[in-house]
Amino acid sequence: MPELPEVETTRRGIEPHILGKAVSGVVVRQPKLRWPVPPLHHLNGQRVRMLERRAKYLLIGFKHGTLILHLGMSGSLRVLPGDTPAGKHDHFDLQFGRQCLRLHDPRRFGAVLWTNRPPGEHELITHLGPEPLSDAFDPDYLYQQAQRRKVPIKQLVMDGKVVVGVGNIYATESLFLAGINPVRACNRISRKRIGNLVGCIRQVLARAIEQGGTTLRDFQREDGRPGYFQQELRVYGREGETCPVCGTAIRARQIGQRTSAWCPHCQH
DNA sequence: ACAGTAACCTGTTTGC
DNA sequence: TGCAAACAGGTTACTG
Repeated sequence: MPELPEVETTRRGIEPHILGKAVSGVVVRQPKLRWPVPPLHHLNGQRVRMLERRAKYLLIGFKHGTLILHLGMSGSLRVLPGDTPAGKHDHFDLQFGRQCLRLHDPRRFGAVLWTNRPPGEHELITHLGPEPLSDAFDPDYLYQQAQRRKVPIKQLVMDGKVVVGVGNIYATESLFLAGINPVRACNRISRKRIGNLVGCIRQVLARAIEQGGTTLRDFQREDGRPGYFQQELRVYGREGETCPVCGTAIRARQIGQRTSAWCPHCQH
């Protein structure tokens, strides 16, 4: 589920509900997530000073450190009345007075971690590549990265050390928009086409954020509404259907363990 | 340094 | 209908 647009949608939805508010309780119902959830009772009484996103991580800043949240494959965060009964997969609550921020994650690939250091220095974050919507992600940068390797271009743009936040859905859609075959070796694509791809990734992500992300199955925004970008998916999940541009049947195959869909006529 | 694979978990869909 | 296999938005850890 949650790629960059879904995490950013969540961040924007949650921010007005928790920024400046003091934590009044922490509930860990299931500590076995991607990594064990650490003790967090020291958050009681602490105010939220900032809420940021880095890659697909949500960073909730307090005076003495930062709570790092990741939604994994199936996670979502909701702002709910504090007395809402918890379901089977509601693993973690941060209570703020009569409201609570609740993590729901059936597959438990998500994470709740704590760091006392600047979050950018955390092991999981310090080695990440640039944000795709920042100036650092530009044609020269991606072309340089592409020249160093020879993996399929789809694997390159999904590699968090190259650029963050681009998961299977948005990599698939960006490559369609750029007219590049996802299996093409990344070092055999012209500078011009790589530059175009940078613009396409930006455009797809920005539009998806506008639409509140993509809801395929269970992604929910903080208030329970779905995203709407799935209505604009051109090839992802459409194997066998016709290309919206040329009418050719859309194909799909595994690239680096992930299903990838593309139009064999439009993408080379 | 790089590339490929297995692993972490559960729910839903697909195929026999 | 029932059951097992395959598959799903992510990322790390291990192997060669």
